[in-house]
Amino acid sequence: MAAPAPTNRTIAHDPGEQGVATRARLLEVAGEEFAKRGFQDATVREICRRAGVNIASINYHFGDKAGLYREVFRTAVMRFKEGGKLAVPPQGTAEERLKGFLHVFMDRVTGKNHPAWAPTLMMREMIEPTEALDEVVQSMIRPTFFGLAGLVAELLGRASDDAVVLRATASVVSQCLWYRHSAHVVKRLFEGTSVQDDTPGQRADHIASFSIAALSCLRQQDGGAAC
Amino acid sequence: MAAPAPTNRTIAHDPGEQGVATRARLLEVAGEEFAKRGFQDATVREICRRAGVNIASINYHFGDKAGLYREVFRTAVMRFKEGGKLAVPPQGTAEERLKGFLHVFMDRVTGKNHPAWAPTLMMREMIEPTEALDEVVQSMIRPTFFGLAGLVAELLGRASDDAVVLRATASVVSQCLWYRHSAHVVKRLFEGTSVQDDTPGQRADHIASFSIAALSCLRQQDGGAAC
DNA sequence: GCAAATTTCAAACATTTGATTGAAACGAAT
DNA sequence: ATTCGTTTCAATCAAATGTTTGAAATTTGC
Repeated sequence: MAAPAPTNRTIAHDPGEQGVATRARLLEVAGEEFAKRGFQDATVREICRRAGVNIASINYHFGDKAGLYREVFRTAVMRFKEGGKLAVPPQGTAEERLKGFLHVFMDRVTGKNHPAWAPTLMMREMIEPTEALDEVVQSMIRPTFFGLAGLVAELLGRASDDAVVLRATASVVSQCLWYRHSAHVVKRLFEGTSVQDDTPGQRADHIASFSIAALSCLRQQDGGAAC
Repeated sequence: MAAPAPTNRTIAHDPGEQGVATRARLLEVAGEEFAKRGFQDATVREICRRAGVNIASINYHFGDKAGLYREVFRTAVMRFKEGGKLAVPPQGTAEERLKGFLHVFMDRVTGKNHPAWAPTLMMREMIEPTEALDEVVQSMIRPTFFGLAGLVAELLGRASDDAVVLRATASVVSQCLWYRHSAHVVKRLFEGTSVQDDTPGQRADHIASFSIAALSCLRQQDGGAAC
């Protein structure tokens, strides 16, 4: 994905009302095309055809193709954020809060509060990171991860920067993310099995059980007890 | 990634000795380029330049660009398989066998027994699946997953097609795969933390502890005991 | 209604890309 | 040394691609 490289094109116009509508259509279609095909394979002609606008509109509104991509990405990140901060619930036992978090996280991972194409775009970014990934990690992933690490620390009775806490936090989030990243594999793997039609909620429930069991057991082992 | 679509080009030549060397160079370089840039963005000119061969060689040896891609993919899958079947060790307690499996799996996931570019190519395939993904799931992923499910079933005292077993197996493998799929995120996220320089072995050890704790605890809960 | 700003348009452009082609070079077998 | 098969070569081609440009159309503000 050679596109999101910096360009010398920095001028894009502030839109009037007509411009706003055109921009919105372009962003939505481009999001789909970039996600589906990747930056290089997605063409400005197809994007414009589908959006019903003239091909020069991309340069007029976004500077160039790369500018369009960057705006698409920014839009996706903003949408993620509009869902609100992905924080650990403030009320309840530690176990309840973990379960609550996992339900919200799983919903978020699965598709709530962002355009359908946004996760795929994120996955592409993870294969070929640009500076945009740094921004995403800093403003979204890190706060979420370390917020959860606080709760894991509580459950383990350790400091939240402890290596065991961080690894255990990774163990928790990875279970959720696998269903997103490996969705095509999961579909094929589970076809015809008893978990083929699992809902995000069912998965969240299981992950909560598995993780809470692990954490409480590890905590007891720390106290010298066999679990 | 529009490339791996079927083409009408089926003729490629069986190689003599010179051809074997040329093919090998092309496959290696193409693997890197396709992984790094994706099919569309990788160009036959750059691949040939780097391999030190004439541009017509691709059509001569592989039929066309798509044919080269398919052969690259086949090569990667073969290399994975040459590492031997990813099976649960036959000896030891169930816990020891799970730990042993996780170490081998983690090594495999992290980079042993295949070209450095192969996992990235797999990840691209997971974003835009082709028929090649079906083959990979069938011949590699499924046997590994359900082999592990047998061990998880043993640890849980349930049938190996039970929903809880399958979900728990997913919980185990996902912890390992996260480090591969989210490698760029993990690097950024853990920078400066106590787990920044974790080895695959350390991660496998933790995942084993976490998972064994979870499984034994879940088993006790099944028996009516609090864990 | 008018002038200025904004937006869109169609044609054109330069470059890139995968594929093709006839010939040359090379290797293998007799 | 010769013939045949294999492999590589350089030039060429057709199509696709992102970008540009001057003008026309539309919108906006007074």
